[in-house]
Amino acid sequence: MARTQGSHSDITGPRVRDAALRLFARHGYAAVSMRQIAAAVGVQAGALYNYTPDKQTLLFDLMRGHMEDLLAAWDAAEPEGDAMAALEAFTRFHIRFNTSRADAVFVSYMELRNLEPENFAVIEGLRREYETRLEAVLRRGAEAGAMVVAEPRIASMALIAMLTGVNTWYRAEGRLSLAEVEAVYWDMVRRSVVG
Amino acid sequence: MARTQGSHSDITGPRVRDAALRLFARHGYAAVSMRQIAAAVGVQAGALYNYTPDKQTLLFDLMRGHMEDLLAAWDAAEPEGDAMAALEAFTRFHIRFNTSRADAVFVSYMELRNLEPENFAVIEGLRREYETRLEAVLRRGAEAGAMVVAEPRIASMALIAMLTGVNTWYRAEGRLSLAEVEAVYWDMVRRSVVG
DNA sequence: GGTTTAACTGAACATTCGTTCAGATCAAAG
DNA sequence: CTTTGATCTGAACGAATGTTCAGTTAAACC
Repeated sequence: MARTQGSHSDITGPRVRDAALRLFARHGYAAVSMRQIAAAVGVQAGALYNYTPDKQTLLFDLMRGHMEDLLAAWDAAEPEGDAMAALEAFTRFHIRFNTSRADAVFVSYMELRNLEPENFAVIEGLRREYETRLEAVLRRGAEAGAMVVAEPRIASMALIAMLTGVNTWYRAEGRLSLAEVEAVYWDMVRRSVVG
Repeated sequence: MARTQGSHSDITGPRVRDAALRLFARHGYAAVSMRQIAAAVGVQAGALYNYTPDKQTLLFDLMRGHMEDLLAAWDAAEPEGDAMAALEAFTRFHIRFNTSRADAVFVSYMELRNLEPENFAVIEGLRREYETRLEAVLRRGAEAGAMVVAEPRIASMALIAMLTGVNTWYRAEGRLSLAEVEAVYWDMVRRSVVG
């Protein structure tokens, strides 16, 4: 048998997270066993516990990591300038970021109900933070008279839901390029907030 | 012990489906056991098999029933007249129908990956039919010059995603009435398709 | 080259799973 | 009152679950 033991912590750790994310996205947290994850990595189930205290924490860490990445990426990408430019940037950023991490987006939305209450509260808080980022843009646009937004909070949730929907049908090899998809959605987003 | 046996088929049947739908929505198909469903109904697990051949079919029947109800309800509700009126009707119908059946909507979207391939194909087909109904309205509006819709198929998916998002935050006891929610969303939908 | 130790194996633990089925029960039919 | 048949119980089946841990392996260190 090939060498299967030794020091691989820095290699195996990411592979555990990658395999768990892929399997959770495909089959759902509850339907995936620790043995399946281990098999995908190429180790026995017991070895996973060198990398996570338990299955729940593995899920939670994946979701928190994704949400924190999302917030950090937007904070780094948000442009200076007027609200309309920020809204376009948000639209394109959200589509690009989410399609590039489809599994993490899927898991972070679908597995909320499998989080223990305190873990759920953390992820929910991060999600609300993200919504608040967009809400701030809409409020700024409304105050400047560049946008018409009767309910900024609801509008932010509505737009995010619309944009996240891209993930349900977009395929890299499909008819439209990502840039074209961005353009189609930006068209709809822009129109939905102008008088 | 109270009477627990006898002829209750027409009573127990719906109760099994109701309990299963509620539990599937709350905890997920894979995380809910037949014993939990049975306990919610007040019978032993074995009794469930008088009402479904297996757990998978129970899930599938719930999802198919919901999707068929959805299509039938829209076909009954779609107004004659111009495309813009049809779009407003669709917007209000979708919000009203979906918020009134939140559990079924949730399950029909979240549990797709737990369907066996042939069952998945059926539900996916019904979903596409529903999208096609809206797409037809958008095409009609574009042809009549009343709407600007560059990609009717994508626009229909985008609008449905936006409208279905209401379910994630709407509560009957919340600040806005359903009629007010409808108005907010119709405002955004209308603007998103006019030049 | 011998020692240390992180990484992993393989077996075991108590639970729980979906499903089956012989037998008990009771409303309805004769 | 007796019979019938749908409905449900309660126990059982093998398989799978998350997690633990004593022991094995091999890379890294002195």
